[in-house]
This record gives sequence, C-alpha cells and structure tokens, in this order.
Amino acid sequence: MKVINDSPRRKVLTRQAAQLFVQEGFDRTTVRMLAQEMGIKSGSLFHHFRDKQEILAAVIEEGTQNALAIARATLEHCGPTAEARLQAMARAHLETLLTDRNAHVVALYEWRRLDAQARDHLSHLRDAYEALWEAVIDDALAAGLIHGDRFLVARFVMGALNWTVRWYDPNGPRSPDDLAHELVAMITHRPA
Amino acid sequence: MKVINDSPRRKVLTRQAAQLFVQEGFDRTTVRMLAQEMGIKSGSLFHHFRDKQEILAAVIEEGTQNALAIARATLEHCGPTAEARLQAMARAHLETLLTDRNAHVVALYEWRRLDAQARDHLSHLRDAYEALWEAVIDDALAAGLIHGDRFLVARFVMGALNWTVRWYDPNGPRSPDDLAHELVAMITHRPA
DNA sequence: GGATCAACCAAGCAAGCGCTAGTGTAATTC
DNA sequence: GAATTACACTAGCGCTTGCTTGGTTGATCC
Repeated sequence: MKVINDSPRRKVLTRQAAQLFVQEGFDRTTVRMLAQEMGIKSGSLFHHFRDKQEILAAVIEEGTQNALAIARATLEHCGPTAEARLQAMARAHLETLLTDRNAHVVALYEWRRLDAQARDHLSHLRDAYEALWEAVIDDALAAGLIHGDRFLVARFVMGALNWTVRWYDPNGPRSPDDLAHELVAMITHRPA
Repeated sequence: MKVINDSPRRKVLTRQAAQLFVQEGFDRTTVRMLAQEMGIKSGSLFHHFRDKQEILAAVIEEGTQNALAIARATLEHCGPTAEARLQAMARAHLETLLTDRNAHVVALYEWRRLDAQARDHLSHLRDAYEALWEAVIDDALAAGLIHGDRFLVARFVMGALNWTVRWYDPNGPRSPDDLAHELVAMITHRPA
C-alpha cells in the first residue's frame, strides 16, 4: 500500500478537499463527506492520504507554494522602484487570495489543526513568503516611501491584506488592483 | 429546569469555556472537557446552558459587549481631535484584544460555528462596534488626516488590528499603546 | 498470459460524541 | 414544615467518527 505520492489525481482530490474545508471547517468535514465529494468511498480515501490531517497539510502546502511562486514571478516582472514593488506584492497577494481562495482560507482558519510536524514544515514555507514581504518593505523604508518599524509595518500590511478574505466580494465593483492601489496610497507618505 | 439565566456563576463558566475554545477549537472541545474545566460533571453542564452552541454564543457575546463598552468609554474620555480619536480607538481595540483575548480569538475563529439565530443576534452587536470605527474614520477623512475610500480604509485598519492576535506577544517590548501609535503614524498623511 | 500494481469497494470496529433521564440534596420560599 | 428551587450527580442511549481489513477490478508490463 503506497500512501505518499504526488500523483495528479491527488492534486485534484486536494482541491476538492479545500472546497469542503472552507464550507464546513476541518473538524466538521468527515472523511465520508470528503470521499463523496471525490466520488469514491471513504475507505478508498486512505489509499491517497495517510490520514485526515495529511489532507489538510496537502491543501495548505499547495496554496502556500502557489503564493510563493506567484510572488517571486511578480517581483521579477515589475518595475524596480520601491513603490512599484510594493504595489506588485500587494496585488499578487490579493490575486492569490482570490484565485486560490479556498486553500488560503483553510490556511488562515485551520492552521492550528495541523500536527506539530506538518506545522513545522509549512511554517518554513510561510517564512520564505514573509521574507519576500520584508525585503520589499525594507526597500520602501529605505526609499522614504513609508516610515516606522519594519516588523510592525510588515505585520500591519499583511493583516490588512489577509483580512480581505473576510469581506471582499469578487463580484463587487472593486478589483484586486483597486485594493492594492488604495492600500499603498494609505500607507505611503507621499502624494500618489 | 431553568436554563437561560445570566447568573454570576454562568459568567465564570463562560470564561473557562473561552479558554478551552482557544486552546482546542470549538469542535474539538467536548462537553466532558468543558465540564472538567468547570469542576462539574458533563450532565450538570446542561443546567447552565441549553446546549454546546449556547456556550459559544455566550463567550462571543461577552467579548463583544466588553469591546463595545470600552470603545464607547474611550471615545468619551479622549481629546476631540480626529487624530486623538483615531489613536484612542486603536488603543482601545488592542487593549480589548489583549485583556479579553480568549473571547476575541474565539469570535474571530469560531464565528461560523454559530447557528443562524445566534449569528444574527451577534452580528448586530458587531455592526454597532464597526459603526463606531467608521465614524472615527469619517472624522479623520474630513480632517484630511487620511485619504481614500472610507469603506476600504476602515477594513484595512480593522484587518491590521485584528491580525495582531496572531503575532502579538504581550510579554514583548511593545505595549498596545506603542502599536496604536505606530499604526496611526503609518496611515496618517501628516508628520507626527 | 501470468505478474504486478494502483485504485477502488463493502463491511465494520472501537472510541468518542452531544445530550437525556432520573435521582439526591441543601438551601430558599411561603 | 411542606413545597419549591438550584445545582449537582450517575448512567447510558443512539449515533457518528476516523480508520482498518480483506478482497475485487482493470490496466500495464515483460
């Protein structure tokens, strides 16, 4: 019985699981519900995942990997100014939060359901992502674009952005780009 | 069998429940765990609360009521300038988040576990609290202290503040007052 | 054309869940 | 001093949970 793999099939199952985890929360999502969503029986589920927790870890891992990849790509293809980079990161963050919404909502809400070992592994990924942010914020501080404690500024900005999953309506009038603009304007000590 | 009451005993039990809900999450907290924490047997628990959900609602209600009361009191005892009011609200929010931490973490993480009727009742309370914020932000906008869309600014600020529960260390070097200062400085388009 | 293997299923176990029923008891009320 | 009340107990019902077991299927490989 092979359990750990990253077959394409597993990716699909992971995405379906994310959907359910968002709707019901991790604890209320039973393996029977997961299996039904996947079109298999509950027993078969354990052919793809060692246990229920591993499904959660897979969901969060995929979302974080995507966010990291998108952020890196974005930073390579935007202008070199501190303002452009700041704005690009904000937009990338919001777009990830919306296109890959399920995985990120799960990461935000169900992080504490991970066992110690998964949490350790995944927090390294998250640290890598946050390091990108801190670099961009350092640039903005050095350029005089914003002022203050880099640690605090980074966390305030991430908080404002992550909080959007609780109120943002993708079908509303505002685009992710609008939000990024508005946020950067808010924290920038310089007329846009 | 009387069930609904707001005896002082119930307040204590509610606070103990909040503690457990933070540690384990609502779903993973069993009525047996709650009862043990309270020093009674699981059956006795249902003398004080109709069911498990009612305990959750009680926890969140108490936290929100406190936040609302503190915010109102703070607004009455601070200076009249837009900046003073903004700062006072930020500090009040952070202090509530820290002194009454358990209840607020529960409100943030377990909101969706409320049944429709409790959620309806409590969202009115929350709306009242957010209305205070929007008034303060309107003042700040009118005073030219900050710029932008009032809806977005309010949500960005609340996001930055609420996110603090995930990283703030009460035993660290920074006081809530420091945080409030830094946040207001960050979003204020005017040298402090 | 036998061997291998991933993918699935039916059946069910042991544990734990929220909650109820019925009872005991000390304090309070009339 | 009888009745009521608040609060706690014991015992357990009915159900769901995550997960295991043992076996079947169809495709692929040599």
